[in-house]
Amino acid sequence: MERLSLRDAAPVFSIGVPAAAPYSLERTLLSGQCFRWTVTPHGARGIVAGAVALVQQDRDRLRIAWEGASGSAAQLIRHLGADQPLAEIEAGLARDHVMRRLLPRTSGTAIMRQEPWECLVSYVISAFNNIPKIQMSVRRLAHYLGNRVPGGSGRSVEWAFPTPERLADASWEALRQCVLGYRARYVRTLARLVADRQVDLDAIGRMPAAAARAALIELPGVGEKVADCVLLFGYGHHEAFPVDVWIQRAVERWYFHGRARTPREIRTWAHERFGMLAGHAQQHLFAGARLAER
DNA sequence: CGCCAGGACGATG
DNA sequence: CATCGTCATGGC
Repeated sequence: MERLSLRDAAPVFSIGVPAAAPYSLERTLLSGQCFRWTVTPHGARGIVAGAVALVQQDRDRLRIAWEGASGSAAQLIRHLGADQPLAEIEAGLARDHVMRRLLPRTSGTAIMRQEPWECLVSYVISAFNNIPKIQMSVRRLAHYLGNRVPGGSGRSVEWAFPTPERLADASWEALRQCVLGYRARYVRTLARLVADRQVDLDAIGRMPAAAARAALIELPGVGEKVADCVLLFGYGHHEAFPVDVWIQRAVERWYFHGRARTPREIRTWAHERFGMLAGHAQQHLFAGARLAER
């Protein structure tokens, strides 16, 4: 009984850490860049550095509660992109007429700084897939192959993302239950490369963007688009501009009068037009394209 | 029940 | 280098 009451006890939130306006926790987490956070009326719930974090936002503050082991607030803020000067960034973007039109509905969306390994595997899984199923696969990977996070209260998120070692040794049957489809081969090969230290994700993180991009593209299941996602969401290279079908359609429609452009043309164009803000521009275009679809 | 999906990959022009 | 067919599987 006592254990139960502890489990069900209301989470104790910190007083709050500042999140500079116009940061929006909800828009950031629902923008499609992460696959394992859950947003509920009570707040957001996710795992950062092996600990379960509950986060609420009221106005310009983020209130944080940890379940079980407590992590670092600074690390969480960085993970959530709440340390970015969004006012300045969006002011820069607003010089663009399309951005001006999108921002009223997308303002506050920051770029997360996810853990590279989970980010890499997630986006390898994303190829030729749909978002609900990507979420399912990533969550099942954690559920079936990840270590249980100490102190989890028995809700949806309480397993850490599996380590490369664990994924490298996973049986085909375990991987099959994660409905990876033909991508299972990529994921396991990737896991073996990292586990065997033939690939060093930390070292890639210390490279300049162009070199890191080239190193990522060498990996199985990683093309230009996935590499750009990992650069942007995992390594903090905010000039990266992943071009998926949504971005391609949006850019062709809103900037090129509906004329066809190749993904590579669009990427070059975005770098010239938005420079170091390209990644942020991509977030608003992606959100705008999906909002327009409903 | 068919269509489709945050692309990557290998094979052809 | 541009184009094209293929790919596992579950949402919708």
